[in-house]
This record gives sequence, structure tokens and C-alpha cells, in this order.
Amino acid sequence: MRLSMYDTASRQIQEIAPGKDAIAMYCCGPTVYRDAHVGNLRTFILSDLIQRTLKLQGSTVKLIQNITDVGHMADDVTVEDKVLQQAKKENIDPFDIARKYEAKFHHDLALLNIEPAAAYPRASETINLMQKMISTLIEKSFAYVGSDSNVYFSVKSFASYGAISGNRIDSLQPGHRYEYTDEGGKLFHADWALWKSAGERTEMIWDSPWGPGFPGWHIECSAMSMDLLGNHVDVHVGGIDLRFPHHENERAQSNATTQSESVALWVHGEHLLFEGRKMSKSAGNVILLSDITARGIDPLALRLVVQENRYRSQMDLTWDSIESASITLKRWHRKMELWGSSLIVKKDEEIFASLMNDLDTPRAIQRLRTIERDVAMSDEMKRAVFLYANQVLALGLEVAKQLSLLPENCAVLLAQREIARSNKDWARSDALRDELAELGILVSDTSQGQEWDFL
RNA sequence: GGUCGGGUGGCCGAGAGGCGAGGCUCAGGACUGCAAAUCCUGCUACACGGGUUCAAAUCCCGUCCCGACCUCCA
Repeated sequence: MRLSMYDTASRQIQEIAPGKDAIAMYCCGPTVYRDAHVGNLRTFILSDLIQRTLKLQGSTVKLIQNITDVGHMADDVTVEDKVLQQAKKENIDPFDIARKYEAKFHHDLALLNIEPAAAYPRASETINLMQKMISTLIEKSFAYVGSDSNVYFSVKSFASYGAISGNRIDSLQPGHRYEYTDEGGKLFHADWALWKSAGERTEMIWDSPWGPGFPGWHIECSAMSMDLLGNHVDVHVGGIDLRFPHHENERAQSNATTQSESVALWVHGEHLLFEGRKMSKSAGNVILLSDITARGIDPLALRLVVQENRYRSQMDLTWDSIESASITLKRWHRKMELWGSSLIVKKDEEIFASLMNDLDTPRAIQRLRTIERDVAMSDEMKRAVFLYANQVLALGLEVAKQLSLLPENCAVLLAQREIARSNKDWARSDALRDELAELGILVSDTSQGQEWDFL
């Protein structure tokens, strides 16, 4: 049995790369002009689940994830590059902005136990690849230089445009949501820019056969994936909102270049809502990973809630659901210690089958809860199965809680409290417990003595 | 307006024709010097109106509501 997933283009569940052991994977990465919010991170967790599940089935994976540091427009009205806009706002060099948020992106991934990709190519460093592809597209008459010196992809030259999203060229009405004020050089309203002429812009521009300028947003993914993955992607991952136009355009560019179906399977992760609404600045409900850690919650609790929901469903995140996952995660850590220290991993067929079936992580987690309560199963076996699931769910269950992190002053208080307890000095014991609580340490008494945890 | 996906107990959510998913919260109990944790017990739900069926949360039709996409977006 191998991993099968829902393919947006064919609208069917399909096996990933049948018969292949080495799998080429691509995931659309962040535009590095701000912190990734937990909605963005949900998609990256999805990508990680796929990579880990493919490895679990014995495949090797080459994952490429782009870093968009140039060319992503804030909107089509102001024609302002997102990175440049932020650079102005923070009053620092645009490339410094990009590197700053790129570093924070990697930091977030690490906190969520997301395995690094094989490469994170930057748009600004693959300009030559993009230019090469644009030249090819012009040669093959899929692209043209517009009257405004921008280079455009000609939608009408690409017959199967709309295959992923279901959109039809003739129903894509121009100016449906707002009036276009730029890109006057297009021959057809649905054409999009591959290369934009610099115009007044002086930063983040490059020379090109079509004059100084900068790349359009969609071309980077085509250029990077085709170059780094050998003209074929077995599985392509991204958020649902990228289905159109980004992935539709990417597919057109790649297919037109290679004259073949460049991506075998398109996986789209649904949105994460926060308290009923799509996360957005205007709704004021943007949650960052740092907001979660600021509440003293393990970032992996986020990973757990996300995985308790199917990736193809919109998911409504609330502080309650995060805290609920946090409680479960803490308990599992405790149980794992209780169950021993063996590193033996035992495959569980039910968990394996759930994962292979379109990444049914909720079912896999339900199975873990059943195992946790199973009185017939030995502790060693429970631990081994949890370690098995942990290879994909990546909840950090293999790591023992780091008792050494207890601050020294707290350790002293704990020791004093132990003495007080042995003398049945309850007043002193309770006072010390309160004192520790103020320092962020939760103390509990068990038949084995005191235990502590961070609040 | 067009196109998708949804509405399940106090909350989050699996399930997709017949066996009460699960978690969190809450209430009661056991344990405890007291707490906490843990364990036990309790809380029997599927938006509304029709229909199909021996049987519907699940299928069909209609209505209402929510979310997403429709050239910024994960």
C-alpha cells in the first residue's frame, strides 16, 4: 500500500508516483515580507506530512520549496511589490527584509518539527532560470512582449488552461472585483505578466533581453520546479487559494515549456479559520506561532490540532482547541516516559493504512487514543506504536521532557518543599507551592513524591 | 452573479444508509492533609421542511445559514 491523495485536477484520489521510489515534490513557499501566520503554517505542516508519509512507505523524497523575495505584488491596483512595500515601512533594505522574514520562516518550521526541504531557492537568485524559461515561451509563441514592454503569457495559446481550477477562459471576466489600472499592454485580459518592465522602479530589478525589470510572481515556481526536479513533479502542494490563478498559471508555463504534463498530482490544503473567519489582517484574527508560545503552549500542540482535522476541510481554530491539544500532548509526553525509554518502533497497520488513505491523520490519532487506553497492550508496545506514529505526526514524543531546564532557584524551593512535606508542615508546603506557581512552575504531589511542570 | 465546501451535544470535531467516534469543558464520585494529575460515573447530538428505504446524521429535492474561490492570499 502506498500514499494516495486527492488530486485537484482530476478530482480523484490517486496514488503518488506509482512504481517510483524517488519522488519529486514541490511546495509553494512563503513570500517573505511578514511573519507566517498559523494558517500559512497549516499548509507547510501538510507538506511535511506528505514528505514524512512518503518516507514511511520507503520512498525517498526530493522536496523543493521556493522563497518569494521579489515579484509578488501587494495588489493589482498599486502595483507595489510586497517586499518593497514592507522595506519602506520598516525603513530597511528590501533584501534585508526578505532575509529577516526568511529566517523567521525557518525558525517556525523548526518549532513545528517540519523537516527541511532539499532546497529553498530564492526568486531573486533564480532570475536567470526564469529568463531562460521566458525566452523559451516566447520562442514557442506562448508568450509575447506587450506594448508596455512587459512580457505576457498568452492564455489563448494554451488550450487546457483551467484544468485545475475548472475556470474557463471565456467566463473569466475582466475587472470582476475591481478595475485594472495597470498592465495595459496585454492582448487579452486573462494574460499575465512573466516579466515586468522596471518603469520607475529602481530596487530589485535585473537586466533582461526585454529591458530592465523583474519577474512576475507565477514564473518562479515553474522555473524552479522544472529545473531542480527534472521537468517533472510527482506531487505539488499548496494552499487552496493558490489553485487559481497561481497554480493554473504555473501549470500553463511549465507544460508549455516542457510540452508535457509537468505535475502529476496537485494537492491543496484547505484554509484554517480562526474563530469562524479566514485569518486576515482586516478581520484582525491573525495568529502567529509566537502568539501560541507566548501563552506558554508548546508549538507542537498546534501541529496536533491541525492533524486532528482533515487537510481537505476548512478548520476552525480556537484558543480552546489549541489548549485542548496542549493538554493531550502533555499527557502523552508523561505517558511516554511512564512507558519506558525503549527506542523500538513497532508498525501499526491501522495507522499506516489511515495515513496512506489520503493522509487521514484524524483516524491515526484516534487509533493512538485507543491504544493509550488499551488495558491488554503492554507499555512497551504502546510506546513502540506511539514512536511509529510519531515518525509522521512529529509531535516530539521521542524526546524526554527536559528536566534540566528547571531554573536553579526553583530547584531550591522544590527541595525545601520536600523537606516541609516530610515534616507534614502543610502551611509551608502550600506557601512554597504558591511561590513556585508565581515563578511559572506547577507542582503536584503524587505517591512517588513531587512532580513539576511549566505552567 | 458564477463555482466549490460545509452546518453534528456547552465547545472543537470524526463518521457518510442499520452497531452511541474521540477530545476539551462541565457535574458527581474515588484518591489526596489540601490542590493538581489520574481513574470511575454522568451529559444520547447530527440546520429546517419534504421524499426514498424495512432502516437516513449519512441518499434525493427544496429552504435557511456559514465559509472559500472567481486575476493580493497558505
